[in-house]
Amino acid sequence: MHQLKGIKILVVDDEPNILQFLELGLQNEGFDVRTAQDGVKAITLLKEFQPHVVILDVMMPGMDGFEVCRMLKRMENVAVIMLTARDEVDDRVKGLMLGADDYMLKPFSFEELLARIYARVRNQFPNLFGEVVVGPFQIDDRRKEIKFNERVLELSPTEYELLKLLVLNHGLVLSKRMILDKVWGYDFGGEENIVEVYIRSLRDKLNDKEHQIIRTIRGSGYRVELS
Amino acid sequence: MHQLKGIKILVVDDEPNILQFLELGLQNEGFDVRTAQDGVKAITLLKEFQPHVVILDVMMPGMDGFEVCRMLKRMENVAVIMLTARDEVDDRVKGLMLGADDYMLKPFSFEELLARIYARVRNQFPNLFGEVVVGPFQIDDRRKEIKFNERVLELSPTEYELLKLLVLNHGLVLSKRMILDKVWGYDFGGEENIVEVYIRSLRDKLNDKEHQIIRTIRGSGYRVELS
DNA sequence: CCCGATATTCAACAAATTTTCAGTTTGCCT
DNA sequence: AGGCAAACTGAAAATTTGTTGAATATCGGG
Repeated sequence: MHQLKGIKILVVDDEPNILQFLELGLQNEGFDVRTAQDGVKAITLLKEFQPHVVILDVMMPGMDGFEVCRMLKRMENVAVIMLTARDEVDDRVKGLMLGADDYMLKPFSFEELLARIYARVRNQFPNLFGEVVVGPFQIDDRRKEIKFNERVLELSPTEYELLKLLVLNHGLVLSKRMILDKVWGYDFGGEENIVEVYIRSLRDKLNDKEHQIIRTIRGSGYRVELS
Repeated sequence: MHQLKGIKILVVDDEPNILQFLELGLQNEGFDVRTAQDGVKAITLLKEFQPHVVILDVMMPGMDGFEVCRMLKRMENVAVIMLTARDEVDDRVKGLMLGADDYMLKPFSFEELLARIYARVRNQFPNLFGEVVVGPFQIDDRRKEIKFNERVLELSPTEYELLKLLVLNHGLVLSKRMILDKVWGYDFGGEENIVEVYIRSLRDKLNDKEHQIIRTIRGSGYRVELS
């Protein structure tokens, strides 16, 4: 009878015990949880599952936590919380922890972990707690809906992601390259033209014939302008 | 006093003394109590008896409490309260306890146990104290029944769980993956297609030809819309 | 052990979305 | 003004995703 929160958490640890314990606890708390036993699996799941938070053990065989953390942060916008045993903390480990958004020493209380997760999510994904209002736009990520002037826009998944990106970064010029990386993923093989195509369809749906809302900055990219 | 009719408790402990003591005490309190001496028996009874709360000793010969807890949580929606002797509490045990919904150190007072049971039941089965009404839906978990516009729907067990999940989380988009985890269990081996198949049968039974009640959010999942 | 109900799989189909492409327009520079 | 690269556009092609009907498997009660 758990109330879901729409927050996705990926737990990465090589110890099955801890993995399972965290999975059950967090699931019970209403999170959407997925687990991975090693770094490679974690990277795969990251793309597929798109978690908001990754909980990562520093000490793992093969690729260590630091390596994984570096890749995670490069690939997606995600909060990383690192775990390590208290007696493993030497200078090297301290260094590794710095790439993460937060870290905890084992053993820790479950409540503390929850507190940190919420802190991170609030910080990094404010739109997961109700809708974000930006000028005439209202973004509700839990409903996967964007309203423009009170009307719900009918958007395809890609259109949704693109408009969200543009609106949340209104005022900034976003290059086609950056848009491609953020919306299509850094490993997308196609041409930048696809961004233009999608921008057009967004303009259509926003009735933005004069390109007043989504402006073209020739040679640089696009920028949304709030009225 | 409390309306305890219908609250079923399973007590699992290898010590006959404690078992009997708890059985009598809880029965006297008005609960429907069943007991098991070991993990295997507990698992069997779980399916047959379908308790709301399981009280579980951590230290048991054979399958330990953690193992049992894991299986219980995987199989049914049930609150687990773990018991352990105060001097058995080392870090390992602490970890294990966290998979449970609550835990208590022995010796404990009977009143304390009762308090925790009530807390858990209220938390996890709010509809044991009257049905939950969400828009045109009425969910009665005791009867495993859902009414839609005053009419009882004829649902199979899986349909019931799925509709309950969707309705209780109306407004949120639930991904097929998450639905699979919550309704079929995280270890379900099959394809996501089965979710689609069940969604269809729910839409049939709700007469939701236009998919207005259970909406498809292409690429993301499903969402129920209350009218 | 058989029966009916339920659960699961499968493949064909439908529909929406994504991607590509080529021709056109636009803005900018000299 | 002319050249040129960048941006825009419409539409076809390719791909992905969801829907559906039906076949098959599995479960639980009698």
